[in-house]
Amino acid sequence: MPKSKTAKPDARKTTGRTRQPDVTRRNILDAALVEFAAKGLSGARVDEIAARSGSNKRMIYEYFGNKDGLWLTVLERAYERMREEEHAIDVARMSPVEGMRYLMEFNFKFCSRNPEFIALLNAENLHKASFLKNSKKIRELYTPLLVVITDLLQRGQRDGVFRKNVDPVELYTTIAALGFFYFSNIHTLSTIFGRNLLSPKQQKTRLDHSIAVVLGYLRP
Amino acid sequence: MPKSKTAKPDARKTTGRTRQPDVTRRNILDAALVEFAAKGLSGARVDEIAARSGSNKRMIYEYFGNKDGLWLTVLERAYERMREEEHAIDVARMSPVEGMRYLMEFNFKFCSRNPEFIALLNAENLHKASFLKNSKKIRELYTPLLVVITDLLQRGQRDGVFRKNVDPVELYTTIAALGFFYFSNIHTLSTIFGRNLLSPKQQKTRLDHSIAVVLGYLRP
DNA sequence: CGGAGAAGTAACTGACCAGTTACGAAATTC
DNA sequence: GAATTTCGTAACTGGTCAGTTACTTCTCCG
Repeated sequence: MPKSKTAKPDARKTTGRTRQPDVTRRNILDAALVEFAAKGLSGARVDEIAARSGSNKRMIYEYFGNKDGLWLTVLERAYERMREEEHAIDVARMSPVEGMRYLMEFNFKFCSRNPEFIALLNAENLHKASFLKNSKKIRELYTPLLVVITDLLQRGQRDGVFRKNVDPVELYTTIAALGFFYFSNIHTLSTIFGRNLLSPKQQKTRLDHSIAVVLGYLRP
Repeated sequence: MPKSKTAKPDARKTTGRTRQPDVTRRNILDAALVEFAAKGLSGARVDEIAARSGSNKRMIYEYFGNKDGLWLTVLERAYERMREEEHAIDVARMSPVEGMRYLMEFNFKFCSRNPEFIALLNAENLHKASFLKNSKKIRELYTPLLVVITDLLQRGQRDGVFRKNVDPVELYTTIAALGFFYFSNIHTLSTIFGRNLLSPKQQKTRLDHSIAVVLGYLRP
Protein backbone atom coordinates (compact mmCIF):
# COMPACT_ATOMS: atom_id res chain seq x y z
CA MET A 1 0.00 0.00 0.00
CA PRO A 2 1.59 3.26 -1.09
CA LYS A 3 1.85 6.13 1.32
CA SER A 4 -0.84 8.79 1.26
CA LYS A 5 -0.48 11.77 -1.07
CA THR A 6 -0.18 14.32 1.67
CA ALA A 7 3.19 12.76 2.42
CA LYS A 8 3.16 13.22 6.14
CA PRO A 9 6.40 11.81 7.45
CA ASP A 10 6.15 8.71 9.56
CA ALA A 11 5.56 9.42 13.23
CA ARG A 12 9.00 9.07 14.65
CA LYS A 13 8.84 11.80 17.24
CA THR A 14 6.06 10.10 19.18
CA THR A 15 8.00 6.90 19.64
CA GLY A 16 11.24 8.72 20.29
CA ARG A 17 13.97 8.89 17.70
CA THR A 18 15.41 5.69 16.34
CA ARG A 19 17.71 4.93 13.49
CA GLN A 20 15.57 4.02 10.52
CA PRO A 21 17.48 4.84 7.37
CA ASP A 22 14.90 3.17 5.16
CA VAL A 23 12.06 5.09 6.75
CA THR A 24 13.92 8.37 6.33
CA ARG A 25 14.69 7.44 2.76
CA ARG A 26 11.07 6.70 2.04
CA ASN A 27 9.87 9.86 3.71
CA ILE A 28 12.20 11.88 1.52
CA LEU A 29 11.01 10.11 -1.62
CA ASP A 30 7.37 10.63 -0.70
CA ALA A 31 7.95 14.31 -0.09
CA ALA A 32 9.95 14.62 -3.29
CA LEU A 33 7.19 12.99 -5.32
CA VAL A 34 4.69 15.57 -4.13
CA GLU A 35 7.03 18.50 -4.69
CA PHE A 36 8.28 17.39 -8.10
CA ALA A 37 4.79 16.57 -9.31
CA ALA A 38 3.50 19.95 -8.21
CA LYS A 39 6.31 22.11 -9.58
CA GLY A 40 8.36 20.10 -12.04
CA LEU A 41 12.09 19.50 -11.80
CA SER A 42 13.31 23.07 -12.03
CA GLY A 43 10.40 24.47 -10.03
CA ALA A 44 10.81 22.07 -7.11
CA ARG A 45 12.79 23.24 -4.10
CA VAL A 46 15.13 20.93 -2.23
CA ASP A 47 14.57 22.92 0.97
CA GLU A 48 10.86 22.37 0.61
CA ILE A 49 11.35 18.62 0.15
CA ALA A 50 13.60 18.49 3.20
CA ALA A 51 11.05 20.35 5.32
CA ARG A 52 8.12 18.29 4.12
CA SER A 53 9.92 15.00 4.63
CA GLY A 54 10.52 15.64 8.30
CA SER A 55 14.17 15.00 7.56
CA ASN A 56 16.74 17.50 6.29
CA LYS A 57 18.88 18.49 3.34
CA ARG A 58 21.95 16.72 4.58
CA MET A 59 20.20 13.37 4.43
CA ILE A 60 18.91 14.07 0.93
CA TYR A 61 22.41 14.68 -0.34
CA GLU A 62 23.72 11.68 1.60
CA TYR A 63 21.20 9.31 0.04
CA PHE A 64 20.65 10.73 -3.42
CA GLY A 65 23.75 12.75 -4.25
CA ASN A 66 21.98 15.71 -5.79
CA LYS A 67 18.66 16.99 -7.04
CA ASP A 68 18.92 15.08 -10.30
CA GLY A 69 19.66 11.85 -8.48
CA LEU A 70 16.62 12.38 -6.35
CA TRP A 71 14.52 13.03 -9.42
CA LEU A 72 15.66 9.85 -11.10
CA THR A 73 14.94 7.77 -8.01
CA VAL A 74 11.47 9.26 -7.69
CA LEU A 75 10.81 8.51 -11.35
CA GLU A 76 12.02 4.93 -11.10
CA ARG A 77 9.94 4.39 -8.01
CA ALA A 78 6.82 5.68 -9.74
CA TYR A 79 7.33 3.27 -12.63
CA GLU A 80 7.95 0.41 -10.24
CA ARG A 81 4.73 1.14 -8.45
CA MET A 82 2.79 1.14 -11.67
CA ARG A 83 4.33 -2.12 -12.75
CA GLU A 84 3.49 -3.71 -9.42
CA GLU A 85 -0.13 -2.72 -9.71
CA GLU A 86 -0.29 -3.86 -13.31
CA HIS A 87 1.21 -7.19 -12.36
CA ALA A 88 -1.71 -7.87 -10.07
CA ILE A 89 -4.07 -7.77 -13.02
CA ASP A 90 -5.56 -11.12 -13.88
CA VAL A 91 -8.06 -11.30 -16.69
CA ALA A 92 -7.36 -14.90 -17.61
CA ARG A 93 -10.73 -16.03 -16.41
CA MET A 94 -12.66 -13.17 -17.95
CA SER A 95 -14.14 -13.14 -21.43
CA PRO A 96 -12.17 -11.04 -23.94
CA VAL A 97 -14.78 -8.27 -23.85
CA GLU A 98 -15.02 -8.30 -20.08
CA GLY A 99 -11.24 -8.37 -19.81
CA MET A 100 -10.76 -5.46 -22.16
CA ARG A 101 -13.34 -3.46 -20.28
CA TYR A 102 -11.66 -4.23 -16.99
CA LEU A 103 -8.27 -3.28 -18.37
CA MET A 104 -9.43 0.09 -19.57
CA GLU A 105 -11.12 0.77 -16.30
CA PHE A 106 -7.95 -0.12 -14.44
CA ASN A 107 -5.83 2.14 -16.61
CA PHE A 108 -8.28 5.02 -16.35
CA LYS A 109 -8.58 4.77 -12.60
CA PHE A 110 -4.85 4.42 -12.18
CA CYS A 111 -4.43 7.77 -13.89
CA SER A 112 -7.19 9.25 -11.77
CA ARG A 113 -5.60 7.93 -8.60
CA ASN A 114 -2.05 8.98 -9.47
CA PRO A 115 -1.97 12.54 -10.74
CA GLU A 116 1.66 12.81 -9.59
CA PHE A 117 2.60 10.02 -11.94
CA ILE A 118 1.12 11.95 -14.82
CA ALA A 119 2.88 15.15 -13.85
CA LEU A 120 6.15 13.26 -13.50
CA LEU A 121 5.85 11.72 -16.95
CA ASN A 122 5.07 15.06 -18.53
CA ALA A 123 8.08 16.65 -16.90
CA GLU A 124 10.27 13.78 -18.02
CA ASN A 125 9.03 14.20 -21.58
CA LEU A 126 9.87 17.88 -21.39
CA HIS A 127 13.44 16.74 -20.74
CA LYS A 128 13.20 14.35 -23.70
CA ALA A 129 13.27 11.38 -21.32
CA SER A 130 16.94 12.03 -20.66
CA PHE A 131 16.80 10.59 -17.15
CA LEU A 132 14.82 7.54 -18.17
CA LYS A 133 17.24 6.83 -21.02
CA ASN A 134 20.16 6.84 -18.63
CA SER A 135 18.49 4.76 -15.97
CA LYS A 136 20.14 1.40 -15.47
CA LYS A 137 17.27 0.21 -13.38
CA ILE A 138 14.68 0.74 -16.06
CA ARG A 139 15.64 -1.57 -18.86
CA GLU A 140 12.97 -4.21 -18.75
CA LEU A 141 10.31 -1.54 -18.70
CA TYR A 142 7.87 -3.28 -20.97
CA THR A 143 4.59 -2.83 -19.21
CA PRO A 144 2.72 -5.98 -18.14
CA LEU A 145 -0.43 -4.48 -19.62
CA LEU A 146 1.00 -5.15 -23.03
CA VAL A 147 1.18 -8.88 -22.38
CA VAL A 148 -2.36 -8.95 -21.09
CA ILE A 149 -3.65 -7.04 -24.10
CA THR A 150 -1.94 -9.43 -26.48
CA ASP A 151 -3.56 -12.38 -24.76
CA LEU A 152 -7.01 -10.80 -24.78
CA LEU A 153 -6.71 -9.92 -28.43
CA GLN A 154 -5.76 -13.48 -29.40
CA ARG A 155 -8.59 -15.04 -27.46
CA GLY A 156 -11.07 -12.50 -28.77
CA GLN A 157 -10.00 -13.08 -32.35
CA ARG A 158 -10.19 -16.85 -31.92
CA ASP A 159 -13.69 -16.56 -30.51
CA GLY A 160 -14.72 -14.28 -33.32
CA VAL A 161 -15.69 -11.38 -31.07
CA PHE A 162 -12.71 -9.16 -32.01
CA ARG A 163 -11.55 -8.09 -35.44
CA LYS A 164 -8.32 -9.46 -36.89
CA ASN A 165 -5.03 -7.68 -37.56
CA VAL A 166 -4.91 -5.48 -34.51
CA ASP A 167 -1.40 -4.50 -33.45
CA PRO A 168 -1.17 -4.90 -29.65
CA VAL A 169 1.31 -2.05 -29.25
CA GLU A 170 -0.96 0.32 -31.16
CA LEU A 171 -3.96 -0.75 -29.14
CA TYR A 172 -2.01 -0.35 -25.91
CA THR A 173 -1.01 3.16 -26.96
CA THR A 174 -4.62 3.98 -27.74
CA ILE A 175 -5.84 2.72 -24.38
CA ALA A 176 -3.09 4.58 -22.57
CA ALA A 177 -3.89 7.72 -24.54
CA LEU A 178 -7.60 7.60 -23.72
CA GLY A 179 -6.89 7.51 -19.99
CA PHE A 180 -3.78 9.63 -19.77
CA PHE A 181 -4.80 12.56 -21.95
CA TYR A 182 -7.96 13.30 -20.03
CA PHE A 183 -6.13 13.64 -16.74
CA SER A 184 -3.02 15.19 -18.15
CA ASN A 185 -5.02 18.01 -19.73
CA ILE A 186 -7.83 18.13 -17.25
CA HIS A 187 -7.30 21.75 -16.25
CA THR A 188 -7.11 23.28 -19.69
CA LEU A 189 -9.97 21.08 -20.91
CA SER A 190 -12.10 22.06 -17.93
CA THR A 191 -11.42 25.71 -18.71
CA ILE A 192 -12.22 25.36 -22.39
CA PHE A 193 -15.40 23.35 -21.91
CA GLY A 194 -16.48 25.27 -18.83
CA ARG A 195 -17.07 22.02 -16.96
CA ASN A 196 -15.35 20.54 -13.94
CA LEU A 197 -13.89 17.39 -15.41
CA LEU A 198 -12.55 16.36 -12.02
CA SER A 199 -16.06 15.49 -10.88
CA PRO A 200 -16.84 11.77 -10.58
CA LYS A 201 -19.80 12.16 -12.90
CA GLN A 202 -17.72 13.60 -15.72
CA GLN A 203 -15.09 10.94 -15.15
CA LYS A 204 -17.65 8.19 -15.47
CA THR A 205 -18.99 9.67 -18.68
CA ARG A 206 -15.49 9.82 -20.04
CA LEU A 207 -14.60 6.27 -19.07
CA ASP A 208 -17.81 4.88 -20.53
CA HIS A 209 -17.17 6.65 -23.80
CA SER A 210 -13.56 5.47 -23.96
CA ILE A 211 -14.60 1.86 -23.42
CA ALA A 212 -17.30 2.22 -26.07
CA VAL A 213 -14.74 3.54 -28.53
CA VAL A 214 -12.31 0.66 -28.07
CA LEU A 215 -14.94 -2.06 -27.95
CA GLY A 216 -16.72 -0.48 -30.88
CA TYR A 217 -13.52 -0.49 -32.86
CA LEU A 218 -12.75 -4.11 -31.93
CA ARG A 219 -16.01 -5.44 -33.34
CA PRO A 220 -15.26 -7.71 -36.29
CA MET B 1 2.50 32.01 -42.05
CA PRO B 2 4.03 31.53 -38.63
CA LYS B 3 7.69 32.18 -38.10
CA SER B 4 10.11 29.30 -38.24
CA LYS B 5 10.84 27.30 -35.08
CA THR B 6 14.45 28.35 -34.90
CA ALA B 7 13.21 31.83 -34.07
CA LYS B 8 15.91 33.76 -35.80
CA PRO B 9 15.13 37.42 -35.27
CA ASP B 10 14.15 39.40 -38.33
CA ALA B 11 17.09 40.85 -40.16
CA ARG B 12 17.17 44.37 -38.87
CA LYS B 13 20.87 44.82 -38.73
CA THR B 14 21.31 44.34 -42.44
CA THR B 15 18.87 47.08 -43.34
CA GLY B 16 20.16 49.37 -40.63
CA ARG B 17 18.21 49.99 -37.46
CA THR B 18 14.69 51.27 -37.73
CA ARG B 19 11.89 51.61 -35.26
CA GLN B 20 9.69 48.56 -35.62
CA PRO B 21 7.95 47.93 -32.32
CA ASP B 22 5.73 45.21 -33.76
CA VAL B 23 8.67 43.36 -35.27
CA THR B 24 10.59 43.52 -32.00
CA ARG B 25 7.51 42.34 -30.16
CA ARG B 26 7.08 39.41 -32.48
CA ASN B 27 10.74 38.51 -32.30
CA ILE B 28 10.51 38.40 -28.52
CA LEU B 29 7.39 36.24 -28.62
CA ASP B 30 8.98 33.84 -31.07
CA ALA B 31 12.06 33.51 -28.93
CA ALA B 32 9.96 33.10 -25.79
CA LEU B 33 7.90 30.34 -27.39
CA VAL B 34 11.02 28.33 -28.09
CA GLU B 35 12.52 28.90 -24.65
CA PHE B 36 9.32 28.26 -22.69
CA ALA B 37 8.54 25.14 -24.71
CA ALA B 38 12.02 23.78 -24.15
CA LYS B 39 12.32 24.48 -20.42
CA GLY B 40 8.90 25.23 -18.99
CA LEU B 41 7.97 28.41 -17.16
CA SER B 42 10.33 28.13 -14.21
CA GLY B 43 13.15 26.62 -16.27
CA ALA B 44 13.08 29.32 -18.94
CA ARG B 45 15.53 32.22 -18.62
CA VAL B 46 14.56 35.76 -19.47
CA ASP B 47 18.16 36.57 -20.36
CA GLU B 48 18.15 33.71 -22.82
CA ILE B 49 14.93 34.95 -24.44
CA ALA B 50 16.38 38.42 -24.72
CA ALA B 51 19.55 37.13 -26.35
CA ARG B 52 17.71 34.86 -28.74
CA SER B 53 15.22 37.50 -29.78
CA GLY B 54 17.92 39.86 -30.98
CA SER B 55 16.39 42.43 -28.67
CA ASN B 56 17.05 42.93 -24.96
CA LYS B 57 15.58 42.56 -21.51
CA ARG B 58 14.49 46.13 -21.27
CA MET B 59 12.14 45.72 -24.20
CA ILE B 60 10.70 42.53 -22.76
CA TYR B 61 9.77 44.27 -19.54
CA GLU B 62 8.51 47.29 -21.47
CA TYR B 63 6.14 45.22 -23.58
CA PHE B 64 5.13 42.40 -21.28
CA GLY B 65 5.63 43.63 -17.73
CA ASN B 66 7.21 40.51 -16.34
CA LYS B 67 7.95 36.89 -17.01
CA ASP B 68 4.40 35.79 -16.22
CA GLY B 69 2.96 38.40 -18.58
CA LEU B 70 5.22 37.14 -21.31
CA TRP B 71 4.14 33.56 -20.62
CA LEU B 72 0.47 34.45 -20.85
CA THR B 73 0.94 36.30 -24.12
CA VAL B 74 2.86 33.38 -25.61
CA LEU B 75 0.11 31.02 -24.52
CA GLU B 76 -2.67 33.18 -25.94
CA ARG B 77 -0.79 33.51 -29.19
CA ALA B 78 -0.38 29.75 -29.48
CA TYR B 79 -4.11 29.23 -29.03
CA GLU B 80 -4.91 31.92 -31.54
CA ARG B 81 -2.70 30.27 -34.08
CA MET B 82 -4.40 26.93 -33.56
CA ARG B 83 -7.83 28.48 -33.90
CA GLU B 84 -6.81 30.22 -37.10
CA GLU B 85 -5.64 26.99 -38.65
CA GLU B 86 -8.73 25.15 -37.49
CA HIS B 87 -10.95 27.85 -38.95
CA ALA B 88 -9.56 27.15 -42.36
CA ILE B 89 -10.93 23.62 -42.24
CA ASP B 90 -13.77 23.00 -44.58
CA VAL B 91 -15.24 19.53 -44.76
CA ALA B 92 -18.69 20.62 -45.87
CA ARG B 93 -18.25 19.07 -49.28
CA MET B 94 -16.70 15.83 -48.04
CA SER B 95 -18.60 12.73 -47.10
CA PRO B 96 -18.90 12.14 -43.34
CA VAL B 97 -16.29 9.38 -43.42
CA GLU B 98 -13.91 11.35 -45.59
CA GLY B 99 -14.44 14.41 -43.43
CA MET B 100 -13.76 12.56 -40.22
CA ARG B 101 -10.63 11.06 -41.67
CA TYR B 102 -9.44 14.46 -42.83
CA LEU B 103 -10.15 15.97 -39.43
CA MET B 104 -8.12 13.40 -37.60
CA GLU B 105 -5.27 13.76 -40.00
CA PHE B 106 -5.32 17.51 -39.52
CA ASN B 107 -5.30 17.20 -35.76
CA PHE B 108 -2.52 14.64 -35.78
CA LYS B 109 -0.32 16.63 -38.10
CA PHE B 110 -0.95 19.81 -36.20
CA CYS B 111 0.46 18.15 -33.10
CA SER B 112 3.39 16.82 -35.10
CA ARG B 113 4.10 20.24 -36.56
CA ASN B 114 3.76 22.13 -33.27
CA PRO B 115 5.67 20.40 -30.50
CA GLU B 116 6.00 23.73 -28.68
CA PHE B 117 2.25 23.95 -28.47
CA ILE B 118 2.16 20.60 -26.74
CA ALA B 119 4.91 21.53 -24.32
CA LEU B 120 3.14 24.79 -23.55
CA LEU B 121 -0.14 23.06 -22.79
CA ASN B 122 1.54 20.55 -20.53
CA ALA B 123 3.28 23.30 -18.60
CA GLU B 124 0.01 25.19 -18.29
CA ASN B 125 -1.68 22.08 -16.93
CA LEU B 126 1.11 21.73 -14.40
CA HIS B 127 0.03 25.16 -13.18
CA LYS B 128 -3.58 24.00 -13.13
CA ALA B 129 -4.38 26.32 -16.04
CA SER B 130 -4.08 29.31 -13.72
CA PHE B 131 -2.97 31.64 -16.50
CA LEU B 132 -5.59 30.46 -18.93
CA LYS B 133 -8.31 30.88 -16.34
CA ASN B 134 -7.30 34.49 -15.75
CA SER B 135 -6.95 35.36 -19.40
CA LYS B 136 -9.49 37.93 -20.56
CA LYS B 137 -8.60 37.30 -24.15
CA ILE B 138 -9.43 33.63 -24.04
CA ARG B 139 -13.11 33.44 -23.27
CA GLU B 140 -14.63 32.24 -26.47
CA LEU B 141 -12.11 29.42 -26.66
CA TYR B 142 -14.45 26.81 -27.98
CA THR B 143 -12.48 25.19 -30.70
CA PRO B 144 -13.89 25.31 -34.23
CA LEU B 145 -13.15 21.61 -34.54
CA LEU B 146 -16.04 20.95 -32.21
CA VAL B 147 -18.51 22.58 -34.58
CA VAL B 148 -17.17 20.64 -37.53
CA ILE B 149 -17.37 17.35 -35.64
CA THR B 150 -20.95 18.02 -34.65
CA ASP B 151 -21.86 18.66 -38.27
CA LEU B 152 -20.10 15.54 -39.53
CA LEU B 153 -21.77 13.41 -36.88
CA GLN B 154 -25.23 14.66 -37.79
CA ARG B 155 -24.73 14.08 -41.49
CA GLY B 156 -23.22 10.67 -40.90
CA GLN B 157 -26.07 9.61 -38.65
CA ARG B 158 -28.63 10.86 -41.12
CA ASP B 159 -26.96 8.92 -43.92
CA GLY B 160 -26.82 5.84 -41.76
CA VAL B 161 -23.04 5.50 -41.92
CA PHE B 162 -22.42 6.56 -38.29
CA ARG B 163 -23.94 5.15 -35.13
CA LYS B 164 -26.42 7.21 -33.13
CA ASN B 165 -26.02 8.81 -29.70
CA VAL B 166 -22.46 9.98 -29.98
CA ASP B 167 -21.63 12.97 -27.81
CA PRO B 168 -19.60 15.44 -29.93
CA VAL B 169 -17.60 16.69 -26.95
CA GLU B 170 -16.59 13.16 -26.01
CA LEU B 171 -15.64 12.34 -29.56
CA TYR B 172 -13.66 15.56 -29.83
CA THR B 173 -11.80 14.67 -26.66
CA THR B 174 -11.05 11.22 -28.02
CA ILE B 175 -9.72 12.57 -31.29
CA ALA B 176 -7.63 15.16 -29.47
CA ALA B 177 -6.31 12.48 -27.12
CA LEU B 178 -5.27 10.17 -29.94
CA GLY B 179 -3.15 12.86 -31.54
CA PHE B 180 -1.90 14.73 -28.52
CA PHE B 181 -0.86 11.82 -26.31
CA TYR B 182 1.45 10.28 -28.88
CA PHE B 183 3.45 13.47 -29.31
CA SER B 184 3.22 14.55 -25.71
CA ASN B 185 4.73 11.28 -24.50
CA ILE B 186 6.85 10.52 -27.51
CA HIS B 187 10.15 10.40 -25.65
CA THR B 188 9.13 8.11 -22.81
CA LEU B 189 7.17 5.90 -25.21
CA SER B 190 10.13 5.68 -27.57
CA THR B 191 12.32 4.65 -24.64
CA ILE B 192 9.88 2.04 -23.38
CA PHE B 193 9.18 0.52 -26.78
CA GLY B 194 12.75 0.86 -28.00
CA ARG B 195 11.55 2.49 -31.20
CA ASN B 196 12.00 5.95 -32.58
CA LEU B 197 8.42 7.17 -32.69
CA LEU B 198 9.53 10.44 -34.26
CA SER B 199 10.16 8.68 -37.56
CA PRO B 200 7.62 9.38 -40.33
CA LYS B 201 6.98 5.68 -40.72
CA GLN B 202 5.97 5.22 -37.09
CA GLN B 203 3.87 8.33 -37.28
CA LYS B 204 1.99 7.03 -40.28
CA THR B 205 1.34 3.71 -38.55
CA ARG B 206 0.03 5.57 -35.56
CA LEU B 207 -2.22 7.88 -37.56
CA ASP B 208 -3.68 5.00 -39.57
CA HIS B 209 -4.47 3.09 -36.42
CA SER B 210 -6.07 6.12 -34.76
CA ILE B 211 -8.31 6.71 -37.75
CA ALA B 212 -9.25 3.02 -37.82
CA VAL B 213 -10.20 3.18 -34.15
CA VAL B 214 -12.50 6.16 -34.52
CA LEU B 215 -14.08 5.05 -37.78
CA GLY B 216 -14.41 1.53 -36.44
CA TYR B 217 -16.18 2.85 -33.40
CA LEU B 218 -18.48 5.05 -35.46
CA ARG B 219 -19.83 2.15 -37.53
CA PRO B 220 -23.56 1.73 -36.79
C1' DC C 1 30.02 2.86 30.17
C1' DG C 2 32.40 4.64 26.38
C1' DG C 3 33.76 4.98 21.78
C1' DA C 4 32.34 5.05 16.93
C1' DG C 5 29.54 6.26 13.69
C1' DA C 6 25.00 7.70 12.10
C1' DA C 7 21.59 11.43 12.07
C1' DG C 8 20.33 16.31 12.77
C1' DT C 9 20.87 21.48 12.64
C1' DA C 10 21.70 25.79 10.91
C1' DA C 11 24.69 28.81 9.12
C1' DC C 12 27.29 29.59 5.05
C1' DT C 13 28.90 29.99 0.07
C1' DG C 14 28.87 30.97 -4.49
C1' DA C 15 26.27 31.02 -8.41
C1' DC C 16 22.29 32.43 -10.66
C1' DC C 17 18.44 35.14 -11.96
C1' DA C 18 14.22 38.36 -12.28
C1' DG C 19 13.68 42.82 -12.47
C1' DT C 20 15.70 47.91 -12.36
C1' DT C 21 18.28 51.83 -13.60
C1' DA C 22 21.25 55.18 -15.64
C1' DC C 23 22.81 56.68 -19.67
C1' DG C 24 23.83 56.93 -24.44
C1' DA C 25 22.42 56.43 -29.34
C1' DA C 26 19.29 56.61 -32.81
C1' DA C 27 15.07 58.06 -35.04
C1' DT C 28 10.93 60.63 -35.59
C1' DT C 29 8.44 65.05 -35.34
C1' DC C 30 7.85 69.73 -35.98
C1' DG D 1 18.22 70.82 -36.43
C1' DA D 2 16.46 70.89 -31.90
C1' DA D 3 13.27 68.63 -29.00
C1' DT D 4 11.14 64.42 -27.92
C1' DT D 5 10.48 59.88 -27.90
C1' DT D 6 12.07 55.20 -28.69
C1' DC D 7 15.58 51.74 -28.43
C1' DG D 8 19.92 49.49 -26.76
C1' DT D 9 23.52 48.37 -23.35
C1' DA D 10 25.46 46.92 -19.39
C1' DA D 11 26.01 47.28 -14.84
C1' DC D 12 23.57 46.63 -10.61
C1' DT D 13 20.36 44.94 -6.78
C1' DG D 14 18.19 41.99 -3.85
C1' DG D 15 16.63 37.72 -3.34
C1' DT D 16 16.80 32.74 -4.04
C1' DC D 17 18.62 28.32 -4.16
C1' DA D 18 21.67 24.02 -4.73
C1' DG D 19 25.06 22.17 -2.39
C1' DT D 20 28.64 22.26 1.74
C1' DT D 21 30.40 22.33 6.25
C1' DA D 22 31.22 22.52 11.20
C1' DC D 23 29.36 21.05 15.03
C1' DT D 24 26.02 18.72 18.09
C1' DT D 25 23.18 14.94 19.49
C1' DC D 26 21.69 10.53 19.47
C1' DT D 27 22.03 5.32 18.92
C1' DC D 28 24.18 1.26 18.67
C1' DC D 29 27.26 -2.28 20.30
C1' DG D 30 30.93 -4.28 22.66
